[in-house]
Amino acid sequence: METFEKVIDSSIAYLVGRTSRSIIKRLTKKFSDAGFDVSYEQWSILVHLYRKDGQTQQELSNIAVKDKAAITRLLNVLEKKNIVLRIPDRNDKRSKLVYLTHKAKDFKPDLIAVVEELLEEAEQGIPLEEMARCKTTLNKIFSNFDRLNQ
Amino acid sequence: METFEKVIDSSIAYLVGRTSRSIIKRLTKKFSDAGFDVSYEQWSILVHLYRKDGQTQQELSNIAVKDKAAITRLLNVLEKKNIVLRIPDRNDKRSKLVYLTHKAKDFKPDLIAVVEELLEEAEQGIPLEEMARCKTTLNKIFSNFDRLNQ
DNA sequence: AAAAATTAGTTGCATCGTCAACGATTGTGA
DNA sequence: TCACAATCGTTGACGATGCAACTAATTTTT
Repeated sequence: METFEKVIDSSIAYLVGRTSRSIIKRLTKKFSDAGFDVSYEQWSILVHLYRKDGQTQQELSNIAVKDKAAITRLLNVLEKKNIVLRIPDRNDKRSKLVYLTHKAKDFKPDLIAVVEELLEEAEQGIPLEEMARCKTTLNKIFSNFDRLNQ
Repeated sequence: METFEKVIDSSIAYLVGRTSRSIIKRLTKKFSDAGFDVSYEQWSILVHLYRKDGQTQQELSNIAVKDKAAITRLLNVLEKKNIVLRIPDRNDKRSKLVYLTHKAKDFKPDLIAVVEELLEEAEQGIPLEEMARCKTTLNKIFSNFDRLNQ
């Protein structure tokens, strides 16, 4: 194989990167079309709160695999939009617990519906088993780098 | 499967996203450790120029799947670092042709070596055929969204 | 040929990402 | 207990992103 094919077109880094960007672009548009003023990144925090409300910023940082500074700024935006609240933790004054507002809880099913639609779009023409295999491999790749990134 | 597993942990969007970020983080560190003042994003332009020198910004925008404004700014940085040159196209005064400097050509093999190293790290513990399958699936997913993103 | 549409690149704006430094708080070992 | 280390969240600095509006140049229509 020619060098450039190896390091570009058929490189896993390139393929993962452009697929990721295409997903983000699509979800951004779908949220916007559905009338939600929520970005992909904001959703990536929201969804963890939908699953478990009242987490610390540190927990959100770990689970979303993002820098805690990025979390701070995302939450600033979400708080301004009246989607989350930050409540100081009584047991540990360093921490803040992040809670969803009523507004956020109200549109939860609608947001999830949009994401489920997106996931169906992703799977067009791809057998379930093939997709499952791909996810398994992606997890392995992530683990490889996650270990090295420590 | 429970809703949140479906839309988070095991969602292709989530897996692709975090894998992409882990790759970027790792490559950033490897370039830096190897003494190169080149970011992942700058590399993503450079590599296309290594393959074919003298492309227009529009061509780079298409091939790198990035907004042309992003290309303008990446090139500003690369030009300041004396890594590329922009030459107005004689045949079409709207266009500029982007060329590599000698400096850029000099460290080409070293940059490529770092990326090849990264790709090997990615593949640890993953059979070649499994990786090939994953790439095929990623290409299908990208195509699905690329079509929808038109 | 003149008007209208398209294309290439730049810029302003808002958002997002990491890293490093910082203050406040909490945990720990001598 | 008390000094030192670790943790939580914020901020500043710096790069990068997408969208929309804009200028200049080229192509297409009429």
